Amino acid sequence: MEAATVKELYAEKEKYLNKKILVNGWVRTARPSKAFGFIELNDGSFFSNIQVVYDDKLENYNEVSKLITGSAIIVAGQIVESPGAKQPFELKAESIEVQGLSSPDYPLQKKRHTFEYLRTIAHLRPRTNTFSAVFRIRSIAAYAIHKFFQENGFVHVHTPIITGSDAEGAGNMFRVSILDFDRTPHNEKSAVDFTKDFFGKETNLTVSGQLEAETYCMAFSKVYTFGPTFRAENSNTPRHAAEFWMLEPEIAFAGLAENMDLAEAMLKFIVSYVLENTPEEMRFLNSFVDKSLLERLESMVESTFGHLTYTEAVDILKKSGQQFEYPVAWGIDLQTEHERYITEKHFGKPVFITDYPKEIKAFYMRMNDDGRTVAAMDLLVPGIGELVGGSQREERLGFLEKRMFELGLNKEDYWWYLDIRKYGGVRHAGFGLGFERLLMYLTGMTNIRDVISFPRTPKNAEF
RNA sequence: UCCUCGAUAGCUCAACGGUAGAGCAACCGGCUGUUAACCGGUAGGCUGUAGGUUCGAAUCCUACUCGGGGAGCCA
Repeated sequence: MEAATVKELYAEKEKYLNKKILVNGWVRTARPSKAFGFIELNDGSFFSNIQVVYDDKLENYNEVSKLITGSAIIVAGQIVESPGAKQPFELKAESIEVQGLSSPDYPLQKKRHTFEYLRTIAHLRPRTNTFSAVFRIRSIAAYAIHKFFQENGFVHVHTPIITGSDAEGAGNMFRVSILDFDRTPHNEKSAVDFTKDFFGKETNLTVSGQLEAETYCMAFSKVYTFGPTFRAENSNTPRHAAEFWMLEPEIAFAGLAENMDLAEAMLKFIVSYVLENTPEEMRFLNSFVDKSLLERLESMVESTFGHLTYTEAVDILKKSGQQFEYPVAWGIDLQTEHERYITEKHFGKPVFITDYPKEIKAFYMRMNDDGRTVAAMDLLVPGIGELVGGSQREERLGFLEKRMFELGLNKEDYWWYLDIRKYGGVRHAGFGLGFERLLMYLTGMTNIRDVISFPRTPKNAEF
């Protein structure tokens, strides 16, 4: 007998109707009665379940009617039209083989659980509707990212996870070491002697692949890196994790305008691709997680992103008549409340803010002609805040060295980064996108711990 | 890290300082088309941890741990 996935059954109902097939899956719910029963079966291929109908003609009817949620079974039977209103067809079982019994203490029940509870059983939560939807969308969105860049001539660079440069000060880092913590070797200055460590120097988990990606950009013109990133910040918020995935494209012979166009085109592509390829998941999330999700995503694809400079943003905020907790003045970093006002209240759509004061931005951003702002851009989106942060990079060796000196960075530590300015350096730009932030935007989930399979946050590394 | 709220049965929640309860899940039974099925029954607890106040603490106080929300840092 031919096996079919639930996805295939829904995709080609006519082909399978009245045919005999095998379906594997896990019991989502069971509704037994005296001489017959129903099982909602999910095989993971598709968001929806298939309803299995069985009766006491089954050899192992007693065993089947006692099946507990979570059990794994193989059903052989016929696909028939369903008299029930909630499904177009159902599987009339001729035999049900029990592959793996569940247990009475199975933690997932036939009711809604809180996301907080489901986090404590992160190994089981992908079996729930919400997490099934979220993690299939995560997979599809990652694919959409690769598809977009590959089809636009970008080269995917795998930048290192263990890094020897304490790059760009993008937050505290996780040290990578094989030294014995109880007996660390010390040098003559009684500091820890990292020459005795595995790499012969201090190494850490990467906080960004950008600097390495820039070097490949100077060879391939258009590159992107997409992988795990680590920040040892004691951030206890629904938007931060210690381990998260970041996408960082980098384009040569291009400036800030091309950079923003790229970000806008990429985001619209990803959103469209997800809407097109996960309609069942999106419908579910729209009804149970965020009722404005579909409307927001669809209008984002249709919209033209707004553009304004930091200076203009400060003006808008000052003239807004709003009472902000943090008063607005040129030179301050925009606070969450400011960003939300701009993107949600003033524009009501995604908006790029450009040309920030150099003091609040990183050393590698290109100095503007005014000498006080840099060619940076942040993309703010309603509901999430900052989704993308990027800049045109400082390609002029003299400017870059001067800026590093002002910030007390050691030139020798960045010799290879400076080299690419020396040998055919050219204007280039790029941005970073927190993949989980994007997923929160795509799914309506409001906690980053619920869009990454096994979240790593302060005091939490279970699983 | 700061502010704030919370922690009671497997889950979701009740309980005036005076014997700890319900719904769901589990288990047992009933039910011939269910849709988080339905109906009846059984069992299930050192009230997050450690102290304190009190004749008496789930309830009041302190500390800690963990979790939610907000802020900072940031993606």
